[in-house]
Amino acid sequence: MTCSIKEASERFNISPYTLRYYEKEGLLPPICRTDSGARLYSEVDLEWLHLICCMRATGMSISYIKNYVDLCRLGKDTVPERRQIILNQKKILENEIKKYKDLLKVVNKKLAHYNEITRNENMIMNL
Amino acid sequence: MTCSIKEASERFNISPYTLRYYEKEGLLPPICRTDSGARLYSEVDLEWLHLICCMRATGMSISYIKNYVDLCRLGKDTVPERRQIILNQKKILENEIKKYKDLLKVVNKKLAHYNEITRNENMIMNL
DNA sequence: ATACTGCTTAAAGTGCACTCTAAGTCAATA
DNA sequence: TATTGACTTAGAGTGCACTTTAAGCAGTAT
Repeated sequence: MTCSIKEASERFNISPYTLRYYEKEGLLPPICRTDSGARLYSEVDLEWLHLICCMRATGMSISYIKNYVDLCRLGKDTVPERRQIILNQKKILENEIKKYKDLLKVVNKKLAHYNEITRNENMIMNL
Repeated sequence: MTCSIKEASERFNISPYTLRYYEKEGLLPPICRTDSGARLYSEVDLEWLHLICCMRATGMSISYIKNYVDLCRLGKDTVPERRQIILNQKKILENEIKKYKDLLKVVNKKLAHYNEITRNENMIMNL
């Protein structure tokens, strides 16, 4: 039910350095230790970590995630504010998808151009 | 048909600092100057700049774009390699879109959770 | 006993992409 | 003629998110 820093790092494909960094920055709660001081990640810790990874993947900054995590720790009074943050992040994600779709169009156009050049070259070579 | 650094910067929403930086890094060709040494961007320069902005927006690094731009300058022999770069970038974009769509699902789930909490709270308040 | 492995810490270092500073030139306006 | 504003340069500085280092401790293998 608990795992070492190495196991946690492998599960989420994050370096142990980064895991310690996230904890130091307050994105993760202080992790429990073995008698000899090594970190032991609980299931709950890993769920937090998963959430944090998702948030990072959406492009949220460390300090922005910290803010959200702090609100979570303050209890249910902060639900509306947290909901707003997630709502905002949803909008950001939707915009990113739109942006990337537009860029995909540019890329496809470029590609069509290269394909045409290549095709013409072949035509010449086939003469 | 030509424009100042300020106009170019406004057209692409990039700071003049960044424009000079791109030129110094070789993403843009050496830009022509007025008699007094101020840059004058031609239409062709602006087209390059547009391409570079698109590439940056897809997350390409400066050095990767530099590589592509260098290939372009080498002439048509590099078309296959350039085509491959664009093809690769297309794949990256498609993956990004997929990733963001998955993250959108996570966000929507979180949002549904918050909506439920809020709804329940209202029910209690309406008792 | 000793060496090895894997963890710990605080603090320094890295890489990227800008972003700004300082000192200077030039053209236009009061 | 003096000043203002926009430009120029080389080089230094910034902010972010790690990433590594150095020194040290605990547990295991030889």
